[in-house]
Amino acid sequence: MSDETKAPTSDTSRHFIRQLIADDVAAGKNGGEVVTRFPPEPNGYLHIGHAKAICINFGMAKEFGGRCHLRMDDTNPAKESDEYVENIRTDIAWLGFDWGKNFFYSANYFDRMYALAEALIERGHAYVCELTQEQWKEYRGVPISPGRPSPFRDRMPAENLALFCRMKAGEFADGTLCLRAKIDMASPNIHFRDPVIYRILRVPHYHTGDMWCIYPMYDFAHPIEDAIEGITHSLCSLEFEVHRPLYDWVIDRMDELGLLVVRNGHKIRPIQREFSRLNLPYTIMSKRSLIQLVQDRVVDGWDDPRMPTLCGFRRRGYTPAAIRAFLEAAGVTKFKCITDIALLEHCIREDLNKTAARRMAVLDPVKVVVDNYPEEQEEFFDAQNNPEEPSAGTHSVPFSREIYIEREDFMETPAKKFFRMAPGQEVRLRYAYLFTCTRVEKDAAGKIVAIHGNYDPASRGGTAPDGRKVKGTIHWVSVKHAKPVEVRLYDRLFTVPDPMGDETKTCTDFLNPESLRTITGYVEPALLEARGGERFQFERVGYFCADTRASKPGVPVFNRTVTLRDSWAKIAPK
RNA sequence: UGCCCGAUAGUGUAAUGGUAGCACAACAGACUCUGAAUCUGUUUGUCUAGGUUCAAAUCCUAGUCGGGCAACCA
Repeated sequence: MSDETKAPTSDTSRHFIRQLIADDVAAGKNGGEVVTRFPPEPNGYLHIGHAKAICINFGMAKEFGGRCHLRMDDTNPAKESDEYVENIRTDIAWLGFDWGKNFFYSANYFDRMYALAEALIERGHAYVCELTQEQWKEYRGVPISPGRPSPFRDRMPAENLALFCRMKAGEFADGTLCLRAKIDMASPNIHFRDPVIYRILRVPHYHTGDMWCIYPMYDFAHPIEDAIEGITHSLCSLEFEVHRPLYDWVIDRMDELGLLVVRNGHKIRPIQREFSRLNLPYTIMSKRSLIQLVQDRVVDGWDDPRMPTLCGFRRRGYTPAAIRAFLEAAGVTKFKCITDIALLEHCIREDLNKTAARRMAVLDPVKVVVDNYPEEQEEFFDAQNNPEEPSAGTHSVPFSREIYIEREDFMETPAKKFFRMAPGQEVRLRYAYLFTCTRVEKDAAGKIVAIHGNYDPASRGGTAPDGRKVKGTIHWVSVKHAKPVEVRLYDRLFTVPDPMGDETKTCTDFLNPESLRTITGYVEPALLEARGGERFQFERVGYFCADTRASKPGVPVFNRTVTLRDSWAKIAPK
């Protein structure tokens, strides 16, 4: 095992998980093998927070030449369904990760979990408890003082076995009996105070149907699943840290029973390690609240481009590479943090700058009449598809006497340092001609309805033969060739950084009314061929993606992924 | 109040007893047929107090602040 070749490169952070695994591999632990897992519960869609766990688990496995299992953690049938399973698979594959043949369900292991529970009972490590939940609450006690043992704690194994069997057979009502691990009622760690490991739940499971009416709890099921699959590193988020001793307890019991996997002569003893979740300002990551937004139709489904879900980011136009780069840049620690949205936006711009085709589109048009350009004439210019990537070639853009430009690219009385279009101020119409405004036409209200001016015929292509410098270059579309299309401008969904932070309110109290603005934009003809999912840079405006749902052949609808950086906006006078 | 975890520029993250770096953001400049991109530069940081040590962001002690834990959820 050469760790030289697997050492992280200088541009990836040597975060503590990466170091831990590198050390284990170097020490030859588990035969140097790395097997991780991503265990979503199929009760909702994956969001960018999950993407962090996905990138860590799949990423570490990939980096160290191992594998990562995808496992549906479906031990609570009340909330789970196949709809979610399929979407989870789609999103992870889209993110760029491959679980190969290692796709599992917790439900696959129900038999073995039951058998292990029986073995625990036989060895006096578990008992059937008849206390009600309310009673138990009192017995368990509070963290600052020890709990009291359940009156059923010392029941004989044979009796426990019989009761457990009858629980399985469906002889008892939901919530009446449960199986508890017998650990330590005095432990300062609440999770050690005889935790429930099986409960009675008469809910059909989306895969096992009504085969079971008892289901294992997460704390019992998870280590078993990891152990059975020979997981070496079980990497999860911080809230499971206090569960770790219990995780280890179950693994110890399995070890005693000789149930740990032996691979290439190495007994695989899974270890759990925890990292902090991803937090982003102005959004929410709570599955429950996300479901609420969908159900209340606050957003247009799970994949609404304002949602922090992976399908939402996808529809918005984000690339998997950008999301992976963002998560790598954000790092992995145990510190509860809030990562700046600017970093995410930086990552998507960086990716799209290299890959997105350039097109011209005017989103807030004002008409410009080129007075000295022949009425019926039209001509075509070659525009680069991507100046960052010359091999992307060119496309043809039509020009005529009347064009649209952005309203904000004109000032009748130009501000200081405004070097776009203004009376008497020469500008370049990108790829076309140099142009100088001579006068404006206004309506009764004083609003500019048209701008007039003349072009320099000798500047065809955008350069003057005399080499004179023109500071401003603006985009445009030919009125007669322009096509109106629907454009959706997205902004943050909430108006405050932490919409869940106020306990007296719900996140919907902070919805941003401006989070979606639908407008009509005028685009160059080449854009009409855009197919759903195709990404573009509208020059000088931003990155846009043809919506996968609303676009029809020849009639695209564009979603704004992110604006371009705009240093003029910062200095422009108000 | 008991236990667990954490604290490094505005934000996020490195430095593993030996020169506090990087990215994003901000600011300034260069360049530019995108006020984009690119390039150059600048500002800003080890929670506090003790201790160990030739040397502490790092080790120890105490404190402060923040987060988590008391579902038959995951």
